[in-house]
Amino acid sequence: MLSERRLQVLRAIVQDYVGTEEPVGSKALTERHSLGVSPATVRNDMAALEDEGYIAQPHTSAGRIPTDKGYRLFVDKLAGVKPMTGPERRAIQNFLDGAVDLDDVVARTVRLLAQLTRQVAVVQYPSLTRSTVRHVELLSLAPARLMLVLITDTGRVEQRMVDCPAPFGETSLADLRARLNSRVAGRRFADVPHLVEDLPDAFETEDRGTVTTVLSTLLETLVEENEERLMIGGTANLTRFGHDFPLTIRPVLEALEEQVVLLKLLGEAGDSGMTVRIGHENAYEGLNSTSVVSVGYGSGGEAVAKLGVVGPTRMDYPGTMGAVRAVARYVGQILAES
Amino acid sequence: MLSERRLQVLRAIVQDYVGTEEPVGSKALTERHSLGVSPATVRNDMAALEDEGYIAQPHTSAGRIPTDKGYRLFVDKLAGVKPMTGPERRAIQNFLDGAVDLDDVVARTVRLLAQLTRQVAVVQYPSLTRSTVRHVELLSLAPARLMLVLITDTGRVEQRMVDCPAPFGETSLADLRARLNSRVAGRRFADVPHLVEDLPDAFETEDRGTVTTVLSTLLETLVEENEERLMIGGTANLTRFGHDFPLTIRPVLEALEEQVVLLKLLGEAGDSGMTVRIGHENAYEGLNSTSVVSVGYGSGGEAVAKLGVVGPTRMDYPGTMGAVRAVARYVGQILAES
DNA sequence: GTCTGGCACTCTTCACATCCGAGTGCCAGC
DNA sequence: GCTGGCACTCGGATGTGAAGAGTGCCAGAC
Repeated sequence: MLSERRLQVLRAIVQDYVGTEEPVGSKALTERHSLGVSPATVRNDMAALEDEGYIAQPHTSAGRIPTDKGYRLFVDKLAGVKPMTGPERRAIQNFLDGAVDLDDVVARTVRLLAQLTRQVAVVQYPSLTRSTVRHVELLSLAPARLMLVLITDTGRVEQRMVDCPAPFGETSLADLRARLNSRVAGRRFADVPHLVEDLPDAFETEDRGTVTTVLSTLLETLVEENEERLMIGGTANLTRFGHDFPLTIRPVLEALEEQVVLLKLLGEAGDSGMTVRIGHENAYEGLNSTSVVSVGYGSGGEAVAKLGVVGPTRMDYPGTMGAVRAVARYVGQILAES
Repeated sequence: MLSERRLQVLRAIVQDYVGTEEPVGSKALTERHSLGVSPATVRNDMAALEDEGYIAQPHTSAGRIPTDKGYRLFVDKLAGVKPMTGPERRAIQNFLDGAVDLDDVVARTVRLLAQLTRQVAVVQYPSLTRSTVRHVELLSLAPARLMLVLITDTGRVEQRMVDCPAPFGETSLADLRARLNSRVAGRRFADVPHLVEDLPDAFETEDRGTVTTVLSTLLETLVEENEERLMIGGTANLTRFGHDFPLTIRPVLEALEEQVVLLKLLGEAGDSGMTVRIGHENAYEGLNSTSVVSVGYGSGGEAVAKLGVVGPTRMDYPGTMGAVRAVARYVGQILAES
């Protein structure tokens, strides 16, 4: 176990390195932080921290920089979440309050997060499966072509085309629409499958094919893979990444373009509370030099989706975590109001 | 007026520079292109081209690189559009044929363009105002809350919430829906405003407020600024930009995040045919070291939106133009089929 | 008039040598 | 267990020189 002072030294190293972006030496440390000991002592502590793998030297005659393990300890034990100031909180609220629909809420959230943290922001749309159904609508576009529209309590709207095996009359359509809504409106999407499974039985043989097709389209829409959407922003902040540019930034941009990767990334994060994944803790290789801070948000007590930021491992964790948490909280409020 | 040979020299310079990314000298030129004259002669020609502003020297003892003006001449007079090969064309078609809905078409198009050109691709969703109405739907979500859904012939779907000034009965709703559709279905969105202006007169006084609200929401949806959406992809290709990285790439990323900027950019491009904007020809300052190749696409003869790529001024213009044109053509076909 | 070979000149790039200083590790002493 | 002192290491900055690419210009050939 590391002594209290050594932890303080580690904390100081992380803070200084995050600030200056340069390896920090023993002398600079004692000057900038009142540790009450001399540089020589700090050197001993640093040697110990290095042995334990918390810090490393880029080359022999340089200062130390934290390793992923060092950041991990810092986040877990040495630093809290830095709360937003009053004015910041009001600014967040004002900005989000101006949103007119769900797309706008998500778009504004992305911008806001990117600005607050000066990093790349990722915001997932509220999950369908975790939302409740507000309304299901069926429109007839052509004799054998329908459009299915799903509306959730979080304001999300999905539409799908349905090609029917046989023409479907207006009365049958109205019937199906009414039956569908009476069964699923107000229910959770996750429960929809077994709520509708016997629905075809209520229809004439000639319509059953169409009803089945509609239902299977409805269920397809709920399949995880398809239904997850997200928005990213603040990619220009990647330019603040570091010195060895192209090599670092390229895989990150590639990862950000692969929605699948991002969704997996957010998905892996814990369901409740804030998750911080540092450097190599990220399964995806391209993100090995980045950290991901994510948290769930939702209209009620439960999370309906996640949001977060992607930045260099050398980031201001307390500040970033504070911003992410605050934004998630306000987005949840906005969704609950709408 | 420049002599034929000088134009050939310019063409050779552009081609070599695009290939090698390095200033090209007189000797290398004569070796790689059979111009039939000696390096000394080429030097004279180069001096003339430089006087006219078509090429420039980064520093005294280096080769020449084309200026924006040089690229302009190259594109206008010296090079054609390089057509896609048969296999390429088939690949494009196959890839786009797999799309299941409009979002998917646009997403696939972006990926495809980015891959083919190895640059950043930008694809605009089909414009509402230039499409025709397939269907207008009204859903009642709450006694005084409606949802308005617009469906276009290009497969685009837009929805808006409408808060009514007074409760609106189901019969009135059905009435409004029927009247709306009989008036606007199959018509161009641009004509919608005057097709519906007298609609409130057909309703009872108590419903008129709601009808008016619905109509104004409908018209708002058609306002240019709001209705334009676009998708971008291939930002990872920015890393192939050049050497002086952060400085060049940052403003480009910023521009790409500002949809307004991009829409303006595409909007400024000519309505018919392919447009190439080179370097400083782009009004937006951040894109002064990039070229934008764009073209309209549409399901019929007329363009419903635009797509294009953003890349370094030092790009393979014939190849890029060929890819952009081919993709636009096939997207048009896909839209026409659906 | 136009093209060509030759030549002196310029300027970047690279390798190599040098110097400086930050930072370290270790040790003896308190 | 902390401290000051000291020798050591190594990277970064700076300078020098040689190499090479490319130019501009000129005198002469066609």
